[in-house]
Amino acid sequence: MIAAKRATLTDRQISLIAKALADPRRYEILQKLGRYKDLCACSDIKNCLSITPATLSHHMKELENAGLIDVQREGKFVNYTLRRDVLQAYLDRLGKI
Amino acid sequence: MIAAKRATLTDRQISLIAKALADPRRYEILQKLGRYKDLCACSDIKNCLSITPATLSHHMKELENAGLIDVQREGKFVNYTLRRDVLQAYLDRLGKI
DNA sequence: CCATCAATTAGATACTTGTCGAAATATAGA
DNA sequence: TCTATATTTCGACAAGTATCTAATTGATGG
Repeated sequence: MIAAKRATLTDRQISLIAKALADPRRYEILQKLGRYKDLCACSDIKNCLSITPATLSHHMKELENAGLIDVQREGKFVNYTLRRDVLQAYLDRLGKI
Repeated sequence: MIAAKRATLTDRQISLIAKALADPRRYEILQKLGRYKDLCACSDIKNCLSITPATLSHHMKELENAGLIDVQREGKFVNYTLRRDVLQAYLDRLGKI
């Protein structure tokens, strides 16, 4: 199962998501993922962001760790998918403030 | 004028807001402000957060700088108000991803 | 098996920032 | 004016992190 309709977030996850969103580069990455209907190739992101592979890898791990993206491995390639349900759960939570 | 119905955010402000929200302490402060119908006294926050005045002052400045709160000075006291319109504008923006 | 390419990891560096104590500023009251 | 109280500013320090290069792992094709 890739994306549940409703995501429930722990306080810890809230914090991880907030931190993940706080970096402009990651925000940019998320925006790009959002423009894809489905999955998005790692190299695709790398090509449009002028960033070293190492730094990109670091950011993608942060996003994955926050639960904001899903990671699919295909041989030596990696694809990402935005977890809209998680993002929405975060927004819902902030909206309750 | 205290709070416009609609706030428009620059990319810079988006970034400032995201960073402001990324600190757990500030998140807590915003939650507290949210529970107040109107304004909230600085000392009130200080009392329920076990934080030094210096650190609190720093955080409130970050929140103000991000546009998330309004600051009203009354003599030697300071009161804060949550800018729900700005927070909402931020959420709207993230929702568009 | 070897070479190549994608992605990750390790290690180093520089910058940011959360925090505090101490000093400064500002206001109110006696 | 003197004092007490609220808040801010300053200076310093520790922790976290974004970034890079270089080395490594893992998969594919010849």
